[in-house]
Parts: sequence; structure tokens; C-alpha cells
Amino acid sequence: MHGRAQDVSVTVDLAIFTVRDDELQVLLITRGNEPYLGAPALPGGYVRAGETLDEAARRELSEETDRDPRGRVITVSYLALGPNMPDPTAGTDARTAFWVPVETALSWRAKLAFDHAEILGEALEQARSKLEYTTVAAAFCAEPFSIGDLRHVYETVWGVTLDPSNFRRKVTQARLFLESTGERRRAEMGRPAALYRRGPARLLSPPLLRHGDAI
Amino acid sequence: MHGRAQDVSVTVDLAIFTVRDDELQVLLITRGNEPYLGAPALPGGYVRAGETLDEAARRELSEETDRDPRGRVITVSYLALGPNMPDPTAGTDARTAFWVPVETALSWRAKLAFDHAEILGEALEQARSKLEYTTVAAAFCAEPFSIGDLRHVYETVWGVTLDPSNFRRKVTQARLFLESTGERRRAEMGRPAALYRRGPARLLSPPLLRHGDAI
DNA sequence: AGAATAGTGTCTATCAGACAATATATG
DNA sequence: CATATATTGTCTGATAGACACTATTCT
Repeated sequence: MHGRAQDVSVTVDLAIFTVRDDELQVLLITRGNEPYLGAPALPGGYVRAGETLDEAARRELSEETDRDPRGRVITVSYLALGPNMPDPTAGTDARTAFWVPVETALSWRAKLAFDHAEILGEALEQARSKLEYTTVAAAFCAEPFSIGDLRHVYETVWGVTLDPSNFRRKVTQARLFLESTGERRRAEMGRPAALYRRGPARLLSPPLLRHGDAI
Repeated sequence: MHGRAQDVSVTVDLAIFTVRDDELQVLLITRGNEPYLGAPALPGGYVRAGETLDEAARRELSEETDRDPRGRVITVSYLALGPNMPDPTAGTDARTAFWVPVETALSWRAKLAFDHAEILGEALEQARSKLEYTTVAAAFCAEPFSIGDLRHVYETVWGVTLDPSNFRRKVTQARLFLESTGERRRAEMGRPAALYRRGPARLLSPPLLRHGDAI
């Protein structure tokens, strides 16, 4: 997948996250080919540019935009979050896929294939950022869900604890984010939580900001 | 490119923006094949999933995440902004590429191939959003640039006018966004503007929010 | 009652938006 | 001087974060 020559092709590495066991975890595979045979790696595919892209856009823009790496912003991200992502099921080649806590994966650094440690770090930051200004977090709570469920997603992905009352105020005031079902859920302990379903908004306005942001 | 069967492949449509003539413009091509022969369209390529992606990730996750379209968040965006993007140069097949104001392209709606009107609309919103929480805008000002240059990018992409003093306060207080060069630029009229270069930050903290956000 | 979680109310430092005022250039 | 743009300063309403308090369940 890497190092394919001749035709215009670029690899796509996927950071697939889930929330399991109160931890943020990422899906890795064990490489079955050289290079990095046996090393843990992000799952990936490759993109081969079609004729239209290559002829009409890429060549014309390359000189202008390649000077500064930020001049061309190509974002290929696969972000999946969920409270109960399935174990990689038994099946041909799925045997090499496994979930691992993000912290653990990042601690491996040099063991990860290619530059996947860096990619993972950036994907993590992107996922954390997406929670601020989009409604994805709600998409990964099974409906109906409580505000506490939603808060738990934020806390796990961001790695912080949030003030329940301030969190409630923000998410309930955000337009078209949550729709009340009028129902409640009885838990083992404590007052039953009001239940919600996702509203139509995809972007959070106003956004839900973390306190200190990174670069 | 669309409708390719058999192997797992999905199209990628590219929204490439530039700021020219004080307008936000987008790169389109004229289709040379059926379907939609002769219709304006976004340039595009196709992604074919590699074995690793297909075997290790896609199948395992599909049942879980395909129920809700937001369960799988695939973002493939190609965002290019610049004050002076070149005209599509003469060359084989580049003859069909052209810049057009975004407003014009959106007004065509039904004329655009496939669902490209929708895709363009979403890409526009994504680009506008990226200006809020990333530093891309600065990446598309030729260095060195003035705060007025930067403000002009925001105003053109967002389609609003911004208060110069409040804008200045925000961008100069954002950490690692701008670095002063100590130099000034003499313009035709008015006080010379202090010049800056891009700082190392990729994410804007705190973000620069528009007043009213969309869905 | 005690523990646990959900939800409401309030206070305050901070900040975004509005806008007045000043600075420095050209003609 | 008039005009245009850059830059600084100030005022005020809105709000994020901190935190006290109330509500409703289970044991």
C-alpha cells in the first residue's frame, strides 16, 4: 500500500476510535507484509487519483500550493466512535485486527509501522476537535441517550472531567443538537435521567470548547 | 468514476476554492464522458479500498455503523484557498477546467453533475468552518501579509464584513498564529500595515467564531 | 437516612461586539 | 486639508466556569 509507484496514488490511513471500558481505544492491525511485517499499524487503503483529478486539478495547482504544506489541505479521516464497537469478528484476515487504548498505542510510538504514531496523534487531536464544533458525539450514543451518556463521550475522548451542570447548559442551548423524547431512564442508582435523541444539526453552534487547546 | 462496480470503490469529489477578484471561486470541469456529458462538475478521483481496509475494518464495522449515516464519518476534502490561484493552464484536458464564483455555481444547482451541488454546499460550509478553528486562512496569504490581508480572506470566504479592530484583537491574541516581522508595507493609501508571517499553530485557540452558525 | 446521579440557580471574571478616537500614509 | 487605512482604547451585554442547592431514585 505504501510506496506504490508509477500511477498517482497516495495511501489513506484510518484512525477508527471507539469508547470501550471507559477508555478511548483505536483499531489496529498486525501487518502481514513487508515492510514492518508483524508490526502494529493503522488499517488503511490507497487512493488512486482518477484521470479527471490528475489532469484537471493536480498539475495546475501543484506549483502554486506545494510550496507550503498548508497550501494544500487534504484531509482524509475516518472517524468512528461508539460505546459498543464489536470485537473484530473471526474471519479471514480479521484475525489481525484488535482494539487498543489510544494511550497504549501512543506509548508504543516507534513500534508502530511507518509514521503511524504521528498520524494517530493528529487523528486524535482532530477527533477531539471535531467534538467541539460538530455533533458527532451524539451520533455515537445509542438512542435514546441521556445527557450523562453524552457527557461521558466527551470526557473519555477529551480525557477530562466536565462540570455536569455547565455541560448540560451548553448542550441544551445548542440549536438543533438534542431533541427531548419526554421519557426517562431508571438506572441502578440516582435520579432517572431524561432521554434525548439527536437533532438535525451537524455543526454545533455555539461550539463546545475545551479549556486549553493544543497546536 | 461513479457507479464503478465489483471492487469496493467510492468516488472522491474535490472542492477547490480560491479567492479571486474579491470573490470566493471554485474550480469546476466540464464533463467529457457520460453520464452528464458536457455538464459542469467538481473535479474528482476515485478511492479503491485496499485489502487491509476492506478486510480488517470495513466489514467488521459496517453493521454497527451503517445504520446511522453519522456513525461513519468519512471526510475527504481537498481545500485550497489562495489569493492568486492560476488559471487552468492550456494542456491536455485542462481545457475543461475553469474557475467560477461559488454563488454562481450554487445558483446552477440542477445543472451540476451528480449531487455536486449538495457536495459543493457542504464543502463550502466546511471551508467556512475550518477558518474558525484552524489557521488555514493565514496559509493562503502570501508571506509576509498584513492583518488586513488576512481579514480579507475571512470576509470573502464567510461573505461578511468584520470589524477591523475586533478582528485584530482576536488574531493577535491567538497563540502561535502570527509572528511579527517588524516590517511595514506601504500601500497606495492609508497608514502602512505591519507585516506578519505564519506561526506554527495549525489549530486556532481560541477559535474565531462567526456570529450565526448554520446546521 | 444515606448514597448516588440528575437537574436548577447564582455569582463573577472574562470576552465578543460596537464604536469612538488616534496614527500615518497619499493626493 | 481631505481621504483612506491601520491601530489603540473603551464600554457593555453575554457567557463560561465555579459551585451551592434542590430533586428523585435505590439500598
